[in-house]
This record gives sequence, C-alpha cells and structure tokens, in this order.
Amino acid sequence: MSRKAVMTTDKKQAILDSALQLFVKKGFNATSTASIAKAAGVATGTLFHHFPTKKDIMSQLFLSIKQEFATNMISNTDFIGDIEQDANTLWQKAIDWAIAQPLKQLFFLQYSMSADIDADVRKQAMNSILGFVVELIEQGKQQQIIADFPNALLLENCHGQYLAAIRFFTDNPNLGDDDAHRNASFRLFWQAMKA
Amino acid sequence: MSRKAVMTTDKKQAILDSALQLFVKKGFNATSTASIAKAAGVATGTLFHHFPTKKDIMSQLFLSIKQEFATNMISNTDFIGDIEQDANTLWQKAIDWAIAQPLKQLFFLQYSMSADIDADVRKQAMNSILGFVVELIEQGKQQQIIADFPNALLLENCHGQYLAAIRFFTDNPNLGDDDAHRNASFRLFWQAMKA
DNA sequence: GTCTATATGCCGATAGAC
DNA sequence: GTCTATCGGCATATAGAC
Repeated sequence: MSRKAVMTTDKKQAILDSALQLFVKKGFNATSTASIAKAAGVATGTLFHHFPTKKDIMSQLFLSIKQEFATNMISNTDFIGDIEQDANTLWQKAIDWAIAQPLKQLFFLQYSMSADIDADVRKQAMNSILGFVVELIEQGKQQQIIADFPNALLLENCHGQYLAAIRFFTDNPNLGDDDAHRNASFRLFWQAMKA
Repeated sequence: MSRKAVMTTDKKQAILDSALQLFVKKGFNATSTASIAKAAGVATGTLFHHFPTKKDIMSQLFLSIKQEFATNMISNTDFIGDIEQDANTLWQKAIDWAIAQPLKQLFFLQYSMSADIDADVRKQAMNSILGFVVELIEQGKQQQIIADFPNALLLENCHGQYLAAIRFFTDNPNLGDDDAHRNASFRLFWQAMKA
C-alpha cells in the first residue's frame, strides 16, 4: 500500500524480467542487449555491469526459472505415499504452474532443447533441480508400480510428455481448466509410466 | 564409379547441406551466411541468388527434412491391419531413420520448437507432412484400440514422446540397437496411446 | 548462375565520469 | 552501481562484371 513499498532499485531483476519477455517474443539472437536495457529502464553499461555477456543473461534466466518451478513443485505438496496419486498431484501442479506463468511456459517450450543455452547449464538444471522426479521414479520402481525401464529413458519420457502437454495447453488456452483434457493428459502420462 | 558421376553443379543443394551441418553445430544465429557459403564452396552472391534471406534457407531446410522423414515413413511399409503392430513397425522405422541420420535427428531436437522457424512453416509441416500420423490415430480410435482422448492432445503427445526417444538414443548412441531399450521406448509410447 | 567487392547498419562490449 | 558516449567488428544483403 505505501508509496515506497519495496521500491525495486533492483535493476538486475528488471533486466532478467525484460530479457524473459523479449527472448520469448523475439528469440535470443533477435533480441539486442540494447533493447533489453531499454525495456528494463537501465543503461547498457548497467546491463553489462550485472552480466558479463549476453549469454550470461540467458543462463541465469534459465536456471532461475527452472529453480522457481522446482521449488513450487516440492513446497506445500502433501505426499500420501500412493505413487499414482502423488504423481497425479505433481502433474496437475506442474500444469497449473505452466498455465499461471504463460511467459515461463513459452520459455520452457522454446529453450528446453535450444542451442542458445549451453549444454552444461541444461545438464545442471536436469540433475540438481529436477532431482525430485528421479526420486519419485526410483521409489515407484521399487514398489513395482512404475515400469521397469531404464531410468534415463523414463526421465527423458517424463520431460517429453510434460512439454507436449504444456504445448497443447498453450495452443488451446481455453482448455486449461477443462477437467476432461487435464485428466486425459495425466492418463496419457501415467499409462506410459506405470508397470 | 565414373569420374564425372552426377557432377553436382547443384550449388543450391550444397548450400542446404552445409547449412544443416552448421545450424546443428553452432546454432542458427551463430552461423553466418558467409560461413555457409564458404563451407558449401560457393560465393555469398550465389547463396543470396538461391535464397532471398537467411531465414529462407532455414525454412526450406526444415520442410525438406520433414518431407524426407515422412516419405521414408510411408514408403515400403507393409500395413497388416493390426494397429498395435503397425504402430510398432512405424515407431521402429522412425527410430531407425533418426539413428541413420544423426545430423537430421539433432536438427529435429534443436529446431522442432524453436523460434528460429516461423510458426506457419512449422504448422505446414505438422498438417500436410505428418498427416499419416493423424490417420493412424483416427483409425485406432474407431477400432477402440487407441484411447479416446482429444486428437490434438494425442498428436502432440506422439510428437513429444518421439522427441524424447530420439533425445535418449542421441545421448546413448550405443543403445541404438539394443532390443531391450528399443522395445522399452515403444512400450512407453504404446501404453500411453492404447485404450 | 556464379563470382568479387563492398556498403552500411547494427550489435556486443568498454571507458570513464559521477 | 549507474550513467553517457562510443568503438571496432561483423553480418546480411547488394551491385555489377563475367
């Protein structure tokens, strides 16, 4: 309420916010550092004070969004011990998050497999940030509820089906809270994974 | 055998071939038109004689590879009428193709959802070229062998699971002819799709 | 169709005052 | 930390001879 509020002198965050919008809208290489700085309301000198190179903006953006996604997924989630039901809870939460964050959803779709992001950065995100998925898979396999396929294949499949689902809900935004479609998307996923 | 052979005076194709290699290796924007021309052994003037802009190179490349994939999929394929078995035949053929064409496989992974390719070009590829997938899905649904989920969702899921599979076999090239992994990848796909 | 030569504009990044 | 001013380079695309 107060006029001062948190008074974001946080130019660095403003740069990341603007970069997200422009990278999604125009693509990485079609976005000049000058345009990012302008949209963020800072000077180019300031931009390069916070980020050594343009690629560093992208790397930090990618990691911070993945981290935000993972944090959202594991916080306030009640695991009841039933793998299928827990998987459903997580799946719906992941879809919810994507729908609530259309810009970040588009960012995932565009850059999850792009060469604009260094391979080691993508690897870091997969290993350290998406670790909770690996754990769930292993737990399910021990209980013989998830199919006994190689872990790497299962993980890649999870990722691919999630991207397919959010691609669908991106292209059909009105179906985002249609129960039939949401349940279908989970069934598609779960039927693939289950033993 | 003969020294003259087909004597490729076909500079246009040489440009597309070089572009494929460079786009996969360095990314679209990190690849200069000058480097494409040099790798193809032609002058930049020649390049711009055949392609009005750099983006046109990408568009033509994308469409020609998708077309090549589709043509390969439907030619010399014996459909026996059993949906599951026909789906397996196509799936294995798709994996085979990807493994035999590592460059084009990487191209798919990198650019299938990239902003470097115009949306209408991607749409054109999906609709006209991948039409045989839609037909198979509809046929399977009529026979109640494929799950009665919305077509667009099923199609997107097919695409996503295929990309996941070739991503896996790209990262684990030694498993490309391991029957266990290949069958697992089809089971993962079919379990998702089946009624 | 293919080449050589070139323009011209924009981009990432730096210097240095405040 | 933030700004203004600016550089050097490179990339796309063109002009015009052959």
